[in-house]
Formats: sequence, structure tokens, C-alpha cells
Amino acid sequence: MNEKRALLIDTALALFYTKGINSVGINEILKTSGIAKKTLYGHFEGKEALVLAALKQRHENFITWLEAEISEAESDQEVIKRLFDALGSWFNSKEPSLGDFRGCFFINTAAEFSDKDSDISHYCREHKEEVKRLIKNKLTSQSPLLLDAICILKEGAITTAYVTGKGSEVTSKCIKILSAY
Amino acid sequence: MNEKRALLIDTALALFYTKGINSVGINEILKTSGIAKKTLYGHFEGKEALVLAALKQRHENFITWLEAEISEAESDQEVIKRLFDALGSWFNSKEPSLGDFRGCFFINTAAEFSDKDSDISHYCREHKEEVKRLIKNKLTSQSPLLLDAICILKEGAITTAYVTGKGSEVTSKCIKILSAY
DNA sequence: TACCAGGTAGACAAATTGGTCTACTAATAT
DNA sequence: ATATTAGTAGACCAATTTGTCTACCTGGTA
Repeated sequence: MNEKRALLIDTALALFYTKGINSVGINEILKTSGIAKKTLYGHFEGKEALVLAALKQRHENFITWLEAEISEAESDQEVIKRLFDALGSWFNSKEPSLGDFRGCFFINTAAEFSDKDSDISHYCREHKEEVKRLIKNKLTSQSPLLLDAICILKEGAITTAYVTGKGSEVTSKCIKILSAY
Repeated sequence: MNEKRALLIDTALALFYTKGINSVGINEILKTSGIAKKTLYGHFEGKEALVLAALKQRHENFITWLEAEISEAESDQEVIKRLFDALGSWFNSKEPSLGDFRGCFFINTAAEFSDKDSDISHYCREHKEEVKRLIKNKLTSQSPLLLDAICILKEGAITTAYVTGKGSEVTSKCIKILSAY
């Protein structure tokens, strides 16, 4: 049923995110989920289809989470504060719906698949665009520069937090930087 | 000799950067470089040692390139302009010494190796610290916020350029954002 | 000459990969 | 009652992985 399919996706997503896609074999996903191989290949054409499903799942988790975090903001300054505070919480692995922080799943995945025309690379780009759209819709300011500043700093914060390991400092810096606007 | 060793590292770096480390096998590096397997294992303990050597080579290439790009700047505004113009050129694959742009090699590599205590992850962090130090030394301003703003935007620009594919727009936005300081 | 370091070419081993297939079970719908 | 569907368990396959090993070649040096 759909339960098996969902369990497969959740297991794959968790393993892919924490270990990287090429480091996780089909057999490990099966063993962890306790599902038989034939069931997997009944639901998915192959590993790539499973990767795509995991990306989709992550995208939904992330958008849902982000929207909830910034929905109640009543000014642009508050949008910025809520956004980067939420990111800081994510960086410190305090957001259960996003799992232990290990960078951006889409950036990490895009890094593993060199073919820029593949469905996977394509989906990673769409994710970023949709996040940008979500932020744009919450802002009252129509300044494209503000929107770009927020999004570029957001990307920078994610990779900086991942590579340096210090999560909360980066986000408060971003808020200060943006307070000039 | 050292020539073989150098050729091995250069070949490995080129392949690792364009395809990702887990997607490149030892045999492909050997075939591309035309070097025998036993020679490789005479120079390196194993694949991981080769990865580390490639990271080191990339680090040197990158630092040398960056230093040359911003060395002649005579004001902080000029440092910023030169830095982001250079990045924009890199994003458009116009910097031969850095190869066809495919994001930051260190971020990509860190994404593939989940163990945060491994030599590889460690080296990726050191690289970012050294780049930051280089920029810091070129700035006359002692404001830590300016330095952080530059570095976070730089990281954001790299991943944004990689995932969206549009390289030059991002960097001019960064320069505009920083012109507020 | 004889030796030896450093190289080539590639067979080979052991493990792992993604994926197919057979045999069996359990529940449900006709 | 029977046929179908969805599942389990796991053997099996072909390809690929990293790494070792044997056999041979070559150029410089004692």
C-alpha cells in the first residue's frame, strides 16, 4: 500500500540526507526500512526515481516548515528576523521535521550529480525558486534588491553554518547586515 | 618521479571537481592520466589520500588566483568590486586556472563525506577560514560585520550561481548590497 | 656488466552495486 | 471457492569498486 511507499521515501530521505546519496545503497534502505526489494521496485523504477521522490518529500517538508515559521510576521523586519531565527534553529538541529542539520539537501544532491540537465538538478533549482517566491510573497517591500539580499545571505548562511559548524552566530550576523535596509 | 605524482593529482582534481568524488573511480583516473595502477599506489596510500592531495592542490590554486585578483585594490570598495568581479568571471568559466565552474569544490566534497571529524571535512573548513583571512588582510576597515557580510555573501553567491546557472547577475547584486557599507 | 629504482600492463581478489527473478504467504474481491 | 494483488525473503546476475600482485621493461649508476 501507500504506507510502504511512504516508509520507503522517509527512510531513503533520512539516509540520503545524513550520508549523501552515492554513499547509500538500495540494500541499506531496504534493511533499515524492513521492506523487501521487490516491493521497492514495484513502487519505483529505480534508484533515481527514489531519489526524486525523496527530494520532493524534502521540498514539501521544508516549505511547510518555513511557511509556518514566517507566516505570522507583521512587518518586513519581522519576516527577516523570523526567517533567520528559524534557520539558526535548524542549523542547531532543533527542528525535528528537518532532521539533524547537514546542510541543504538540494545543494548537497546537486553537488553529487554533475549532469545539469538531469531531472535531479532541475528539481534542485525549482526548490530554490519556490523558496524565493515564498519569501517574496511575505514581504511588503517590492524592492528586488532586498529580496536578493535576503536570499543570497540565506544561502551563504546555510553553507557557512555547515562548513564551520557554528550555526547560531551566522544568522544573527545576517539579521544585523540586513538591518541596514 | 614527481611528474607522475603531479599528473595524478591534476587528473584526479579535474575529474573529482567535474563529476564528484564518489562518481569517479580509481580506474578512470588511471585511464585518463595514462598512469599504471601500481604507480598510483606507490605514491598514495589509497583513494582518500588522493582526495586529500587534490583538495590541497585546489586550495593552492584558488588562494593564488584570488590573491592575484584582489592584490592591487587600493580601497575597501575596490577590494569588494574586484573580489565579486573575479567571482563572476569564475562563475562564467572564464578563469582557466579554476576549470569549468561547478560550484565550490570544498562544499561539494564536504557534502559527499558525512563524517564531520574526517580529515576531508576538516580540510574543507580550513580552506574557508584561510580565504576569510586573506580577505581580512586586504581590508583596511576593521569592522567585523563588513568582513562577515562579504564572506557570507560570497558563499551565497557561489551556491546561487551554481544552482541557478546565472552567474554574473548574482555578483553585481552582491556589490550593490555591500555598497550600503 | 650487473643491479635496482621506478615505471607499465593488466590479471586477480573480495566486496559492493543496482536490478531481476523465483517461490512463497496473506488478505481481499469477485 | 478462486483469482488477484501486494507483500516477504533472498538467491542470483552482471558490472563495478578499491586494492594487491606478478611479470616485464627501461635508464641510470656502482
